[in-house]
Amino acid sequence: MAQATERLQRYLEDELGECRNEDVERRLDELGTLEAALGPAQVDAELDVLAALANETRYTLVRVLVAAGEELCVCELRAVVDVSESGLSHALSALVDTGLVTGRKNGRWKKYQATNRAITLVTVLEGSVGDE
Amino acid sequence: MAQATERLQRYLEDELGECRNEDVERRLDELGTLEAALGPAQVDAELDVLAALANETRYTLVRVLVAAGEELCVCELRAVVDVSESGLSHALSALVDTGLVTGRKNGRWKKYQATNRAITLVTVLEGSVGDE
DNA sequence: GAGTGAATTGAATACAGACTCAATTAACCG
DNA sequence: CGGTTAATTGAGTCTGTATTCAATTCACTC
Repeated sequence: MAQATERLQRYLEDELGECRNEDVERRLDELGTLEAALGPAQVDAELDVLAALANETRYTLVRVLVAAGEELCVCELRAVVDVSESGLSHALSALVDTGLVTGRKNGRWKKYQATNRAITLVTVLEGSVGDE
Repeated sequence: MAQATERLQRYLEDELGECRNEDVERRLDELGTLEAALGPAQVDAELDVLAALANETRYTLVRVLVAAGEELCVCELRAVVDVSESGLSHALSALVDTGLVTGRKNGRWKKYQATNRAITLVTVLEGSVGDE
């Protein structure tokens, strides 16, 4: 880390013309503030959601459920992804854990539905990715 | 897959009261349409973006760059993440590849800046995750 | 209650990717 | 130019995770 702050000092010298130790301190502080703006718990939660979506099987399930706009049975979802019954169940479980879908048992069938969180994220992703 | 369509048939029988082979066919078609609504290339691009964000190092970099609202030098970013110089470079490279940041060389320093795509996604994520 | 089908759980495996080390490129300075 | 510093690239390693198989739970039906 000593190496790193020396480089930062040289950089600030280049930028500001001159640079005292306290200038380096101040810049490190500012950077720390940017990084800590959100609580660590919030960031962890966001990373969990991203990790849940960043998988072809799970993202396909979420997209289909959002597009359907209604709850779908596990046996229907089986038709849209190419994994085993067990793999499908694991995937849905991860999505429930991250609040992207909800599950409801109906007799011996189980139905899943996209949450508002999923709808928002999929909509924004579709809008934001692809247009240069 | 034969197993799976049999189950779907039984499910549709339960739901509709009766169910002929063509009802199963139709439902499979509808599900296929939902899944294929976006082109596969678009979906792949979205998954690439999600994969790029779903990592503590890279997500931290993006969040800091978005919060900063201006370009930051690699030597400054070095202070906010806990990886080697090389790891930082790999991370930034992945973010450039997915259009989340842009890089600009300035003398012997290199500066990175968040793109609109990154701003949108981080903003929505912060707003959508955490509020129950 | 025994049998059947829907779905989940846990353990084991196999694959992807995050990180580091070493070497390299590129820009500046004397 | 030779030396120094900033940053990147590529290869290798090691951890984490996606998937499957086998066993289990739960809910109906006869």
